[in-house]
Amino acid sequence: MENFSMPTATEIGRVANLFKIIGDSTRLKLIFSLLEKPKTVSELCVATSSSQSLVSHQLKILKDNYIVSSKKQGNFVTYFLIDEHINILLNICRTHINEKEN
Amino acid sequence: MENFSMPTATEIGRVANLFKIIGDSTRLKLIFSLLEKPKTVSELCVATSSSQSLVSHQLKILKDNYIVSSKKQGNFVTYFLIDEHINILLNICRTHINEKEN
DNA sequence: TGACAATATGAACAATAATTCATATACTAT
DNA sequence: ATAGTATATGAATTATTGTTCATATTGTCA
Repeated sequence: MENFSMPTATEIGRVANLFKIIGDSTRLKLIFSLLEKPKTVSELCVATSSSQSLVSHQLKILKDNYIVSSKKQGNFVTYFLIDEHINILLNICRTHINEKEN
Repeated sequence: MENFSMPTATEIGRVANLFKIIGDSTRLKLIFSLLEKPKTVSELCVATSSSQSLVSHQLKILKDNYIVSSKKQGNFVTYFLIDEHINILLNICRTHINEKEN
């Protein structure tokens, strides 16, 4: 493998952490749902069939990790994905899965 | 977002699972180490500063999930990465991290 | 065959993370 | 101000996962 460099321990930790964040069904459902369009918390509850508390907790994790951001409008808080990287990651992952599993 | 389609529940589960596998420092160390070149279990123990048992356990998980494969030669078992997807995933992830954190 | 080296594995334990429950906060409208 | 709605959050609980320890397995070589 050309251009190989072993990442530092802290970088490995960060990469692991990011994947850990995405590696959970509840959070992935939220991400996929937001891929369609920005949504409020209550819309996300419906879209992912999860309780309001669970959704809020997990959105906080996604937000703390710079995957989503939010905008408050009156009583409602609309969440949206921050950038395209996540989408690219997901597509590659889906490709991988479709090649390797049945 | 154009061309959006919500994945099925089982596909979400699979994607989540794959990310979960990569989302662990011990396993990531193994993966990064194997990115350089194929290695035996004992070489991986040294490279990742982990115990033999731990390395074997985690290699099994990576193998069960089609991320690595192995080839036995006498007493030694050499592990290697199966494909390039993982590498691409890691690079995108590192980009993401370098943009969002300090 | 017996002793040794490399790897694998089951079971116990420790650590971490997900989910729920109860309640708090922030905002709207009457 | 009061009532009602949307969201957030702390603490408790449950579930999952990582790590260690002891031991089994497989192969080598004298």
